[in-house]
Amino acid sequence: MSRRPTIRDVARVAGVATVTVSRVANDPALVSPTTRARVEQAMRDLGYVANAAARSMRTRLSRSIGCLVPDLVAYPNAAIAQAAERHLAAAGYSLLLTSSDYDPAAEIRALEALRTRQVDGLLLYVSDETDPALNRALARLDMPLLVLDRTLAVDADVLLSAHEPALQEAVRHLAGLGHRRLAIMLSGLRVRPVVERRRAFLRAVAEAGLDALAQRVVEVPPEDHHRLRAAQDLLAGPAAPTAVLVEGSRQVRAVLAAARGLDRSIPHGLSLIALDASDIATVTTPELTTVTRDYERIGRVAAGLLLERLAAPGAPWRRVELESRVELRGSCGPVWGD
Amino acid sequence: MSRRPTIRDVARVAGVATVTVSRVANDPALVSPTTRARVEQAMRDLGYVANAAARSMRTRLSRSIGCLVPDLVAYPNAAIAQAAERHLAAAGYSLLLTSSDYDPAAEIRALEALRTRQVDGLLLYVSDETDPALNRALARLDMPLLVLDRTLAVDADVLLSAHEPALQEAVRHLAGLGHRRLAIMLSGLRVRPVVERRRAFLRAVAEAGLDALAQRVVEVPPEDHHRLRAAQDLLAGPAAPTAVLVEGSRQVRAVLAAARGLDRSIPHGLSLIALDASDIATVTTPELTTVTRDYERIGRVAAGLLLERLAAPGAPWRRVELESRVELRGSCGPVWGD
DNA sequence: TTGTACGCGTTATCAC
DNA sequence: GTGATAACGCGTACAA
Repeated sequence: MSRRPTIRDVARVAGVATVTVSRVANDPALVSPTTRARVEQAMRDLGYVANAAARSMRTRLSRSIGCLVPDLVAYPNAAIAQAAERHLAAAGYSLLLTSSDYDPAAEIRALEALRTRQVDGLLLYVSDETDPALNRALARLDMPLLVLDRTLAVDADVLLSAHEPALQEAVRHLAGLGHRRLAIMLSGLRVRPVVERRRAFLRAVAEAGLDALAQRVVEVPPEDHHRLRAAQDLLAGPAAPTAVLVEGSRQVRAVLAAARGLDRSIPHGLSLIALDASDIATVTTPELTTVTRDYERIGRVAAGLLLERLAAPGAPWRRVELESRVELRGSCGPVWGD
Repeated sequence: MSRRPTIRDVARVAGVATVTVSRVANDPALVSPTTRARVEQAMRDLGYVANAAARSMRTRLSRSIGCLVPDLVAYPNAAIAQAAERHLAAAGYSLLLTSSDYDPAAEIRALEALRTRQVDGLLLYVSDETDPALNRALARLDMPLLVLDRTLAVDADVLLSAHEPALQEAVRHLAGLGHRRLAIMLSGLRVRPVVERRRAFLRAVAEAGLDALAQRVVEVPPEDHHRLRAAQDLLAGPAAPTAVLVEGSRQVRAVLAAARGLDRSIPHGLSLIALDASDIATVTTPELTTVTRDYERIGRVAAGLLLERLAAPGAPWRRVELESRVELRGSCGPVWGD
């Protein structure tokens, strides 16, 4: 593996100055067609590619974006990250992707690494809004940030999902089917979607005139053995809810397993609405009514907002909200007996 | 946003030469404890982080790895990429992730971008082994490559999955249940897993003594509207297979939908084995018998092999094979009537 | 143990 | 339209 050809090698072969080669690469209009052709030929002959490190040193721009997600395997995160990557790549940016496994300490380490790497901006999907050390690290950051569906005390553009309207619609749907005892199972993460959904649920059950004492909010730690146990605890007993809203396909799996174990068939013995679980919604029997979002669009818009910010650093902060929607399928039915 | 502090700023504040700061960052043992403490204090005070571009320019090493996957949303790919990222991050490497949407032209563009960015190595999961332009681009690459389950004519370390034994076991399982007409639905991609699985299937049905003319191999283009149609075509008619092996959870979805439409219940009217579809295997009714792999391990081992290669550029090429296994669940049953 | 001097490959600036 | 020159921030050879 010999040394890569540099801009100087190209210049020598083409019989021009290095600056001319640079211009051919960056602003071809400034170079006459004939010399441009000569330079391009030399580039091809040598297999020249510019050295991004040197370029970045000169311009103080790396043309790369860092992205921090808690878990790439979760379908919504993967879809968002992939869409963002596509959009950024089309604009000439590379994506440095890190996944933290829901560990704020890992996120702090990742932020450090991304800072070292001089990323031009950050797509931030942090796993804990309340972690003090993480918040301190974020405050020190001093680069364009795009915050994804989180409530953070930083100056940044923010892309949110509107969780309340669709959740309210979902609760009304269940109330309309006669359900009087509802529950919502949320991840135990301290992040905006959980906060919003909890509040929306409580508001919606109140508006539907349901007895507040009969409604339950359960928060489940992300470890798998907690999931099943929490689902079993919730669904057992005479005062168990007749309908549940469940966040995330991992927890939905646990609820399906618990319902099977307790002989509560869906939808006759239990109505189920899945939040953000479209990866499995059409493959269960019955299929799952869900509250879902256009993840591909979220990724695209997030990347677009960040790119706009890079182009206009002084513009006022933006706060964009994208809708959620209810998709009716077969997992909800009228309440039985009681 | 003012200029980031440089090594010189730190040196000035600490009252030492820049080279001493550099040593504190890279080889602290070379510096006396007292000056080291002074330098570290100055680093903290200024919020100094090294500039990776400048470092990379000096050392010709970027401490970053490129990764090329066809589709991040597919569960196996996401799991592999995430595991690789974790492993690389622990070793101080960042991951530049690109997803190509199964488009070799996009992969060529991504390779160009990653070359410009001076990645130290590449995790290669290409979408078409036979594309001439892509093969030419790969041949020009001249950096450590780790090839994931592909047959490519490049000098590189290779991490493969053993597809044949588990597929053979799966076919024997079906034959043992009395099935005499089998089919395998594969993606239309020109990649090693498809080649291996096709061959393994044909060999296994021959060994099981099944009539070769009654066995079918179907290759489905990746577009969703083809998937359902292909499944319907396969499952309709009197000579339709009584058992199918189906690659990938997207195609499994299509087969489930087609089977429902044709009133072929699983497993009584159709036995089904899913290849690489563990994301939905335990959520269907009945649950799916699968041929699966340890994706997390694949990502970890791939990253490890690449790191070893970076540490020992002259070592002989390695070719590692990881097992697949059959997981028996409820989607296969004895053949009915006939 | 610490410091001086230089160059990595590129682009900005200014001159022609 | 083209070129000469300096500078970006860091690590390394060598010197003290």
